[in-house]
Amino acid sequence: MMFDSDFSKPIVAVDLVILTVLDTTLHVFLLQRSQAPFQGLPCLPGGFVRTGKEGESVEEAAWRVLKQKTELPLDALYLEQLYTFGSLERDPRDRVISVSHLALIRQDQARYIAQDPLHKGQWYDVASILRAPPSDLAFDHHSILSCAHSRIAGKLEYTPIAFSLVPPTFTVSELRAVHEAIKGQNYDPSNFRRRFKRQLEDGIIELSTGKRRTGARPAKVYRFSPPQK
Amino acid sequence: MMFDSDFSKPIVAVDLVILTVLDTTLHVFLLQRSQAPFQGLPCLPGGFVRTGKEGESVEEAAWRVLKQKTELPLDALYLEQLYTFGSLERDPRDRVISVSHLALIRQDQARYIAQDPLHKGQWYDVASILRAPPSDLAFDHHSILSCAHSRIAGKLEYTPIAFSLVPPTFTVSELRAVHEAIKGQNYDPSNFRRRFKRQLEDGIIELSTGKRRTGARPAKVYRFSPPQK
DNA sequence: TTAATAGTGTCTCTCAGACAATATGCG
DNA sequence: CGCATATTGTCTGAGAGACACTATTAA
Repeated sequence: MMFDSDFSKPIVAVDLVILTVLDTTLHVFLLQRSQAPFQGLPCLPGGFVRTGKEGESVEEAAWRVLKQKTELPLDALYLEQLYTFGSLERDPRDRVISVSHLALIRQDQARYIAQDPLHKGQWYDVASILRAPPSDLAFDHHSILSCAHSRIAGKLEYTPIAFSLVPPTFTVSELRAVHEAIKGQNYDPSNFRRRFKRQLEDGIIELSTGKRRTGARPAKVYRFSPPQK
Repeated sequence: MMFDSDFSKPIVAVDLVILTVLDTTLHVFLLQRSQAPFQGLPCLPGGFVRTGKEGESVEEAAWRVLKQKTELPLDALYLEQLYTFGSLERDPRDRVISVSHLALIRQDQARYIAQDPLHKGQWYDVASILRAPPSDLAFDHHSILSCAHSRIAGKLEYTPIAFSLVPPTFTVSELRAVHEAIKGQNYDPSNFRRRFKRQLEDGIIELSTGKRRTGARPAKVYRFSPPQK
C-alpha cells in the first residue's frame, strides 16, 4: 500500500521568521550555522516536525521550535503560518519541505532570547539583509524572509497586527514608529493620529493612565481594549 | 544522523480547491471517494508529493495532480498555494500533511473535466457545501474549502484575480457576475461600472471588438491588456 | 410599445494626504 | 525663552454607495 512506501515521504520542517522592532527599525532573529552546508551563515531558526508516537501538529512544531531555540516568552508572541517552501533543491543534503511561520514579539520582550553559544542567535536589520545578496543567508531563507516582510507589510493595512509589536501600553508615536519600521517610510504624525482616533472611537483602543515621554513633550498612553465578552 | 530516521517523515500531499463560476454561482470540483475512510463522500482532488529520483517540487505536484485528476487545460488555469494543514488527526490512517492550493478556471473551460467513472468528479455549489455540516466532506476538506473561499473573496478586492474566471473577452456584466458569485452579494451595476472604468483608464483593461448580448441590450466587449514590455 | 439591460450623471459620505496652527514640557 | 514633539484643525481630491435618468435592443 502506498502509505508504507518511503517514496512519498520528504522531510517536513518548520522555519521561523521572528520579527521585532528595535530602535525604530525592523529586526529578524537569526542563528549562525555551526556546520555545513552554509556553515557560518545566518539562518532562520527551524526544526523538523515530529511524527509517530510523539507526533505533533505543524503548529505545535512551530511553538516547540520557538521555545527550544529562543527562550522567548511564548505568551507574548504572535504566530501565524506563512508559506510552504517545497522546491527540490532548497536543501542540498536531502529533500526538505519547510512550512515557514511568521512570529512577532515586542521589543521589551525581545531581550530574553537565549544566547546559545553554539548558534550565536542575534537580531539583524531586515532591510539590510533584504538588500544584500540572497546567498548571504543559508538555504532559501532570503526568500522566506522576503515573504514574511511582504506579509506583515500587507497585513498592517487592514489588521491590528502592529499591536503585537508594541508594549501593553503605548503612545501614538510608539505605534507610528512600528508602522514606519515595517513600511520603511514615514507617516504624517497628524494623519496617523486621525486613523488612530478612529480605532479609539471604535473601542479597539482605550486611554490608559499616566503619560510617557518619547520626544520633547510627554504623550498620552493608550492600551488595547480587553476583548469583548 | 537525523536525516536517515523515519522519525521526521510524515507524508506530504497536495489538495486542490478548483473553483469556477457556473450559472452565476461559485462551484468547486470534487471527487467521490471510492473507498474507506469517508467512502462515498465528496473530497478535494489530491495526491502525494513525489520524492526521490522522480522527485518534484510541491508546486509541480499540484500541477501534476491537476493534470491527472481533471484533464483541465493547464494553460487556462490560475494556481496559487493556499495553506498547509498539519493537524495530527486530519487523516485517520496515517500522518499526512497537506499543502492546499487554490485553482481557478473559466466557465467555458470547466467543461473539459474528465468524468472519471471511478471517482465521479462533479461541480458542487460552494455556498451550499459551506452551509452544510463539515462532515459532509471527507477529511478536513470543509476547512480547506472555507479557507479557499476566504482567500479568493479577500483577493478580489485588491487584485485582478477575477480575470481568471471570465472568458478572454467579456462584458462588464459578466465580470460583475463573477464578483457577485464570489462575494455572494449583488453590486450596483452603475458603481461597479465606475470601478471598471478606472481600470480601463489605468490600461489594465481595453476595449475589444464586437458586442455581446447577455441581457436585453448587447454590451461592449473588453479584454485584458497584454502585459507591458 | 414595452420590458430589460447598457450606460451616464449626481449627491453625499468617508477617508487619506498635505499642511497650518496651537499646546506643552524640557533644558 | 525656545526647541521639539504632541495635538487639533482645515482644505482637497479620490473613491464608494445610493439612486435618478437616458439609451438601445429584442420581443
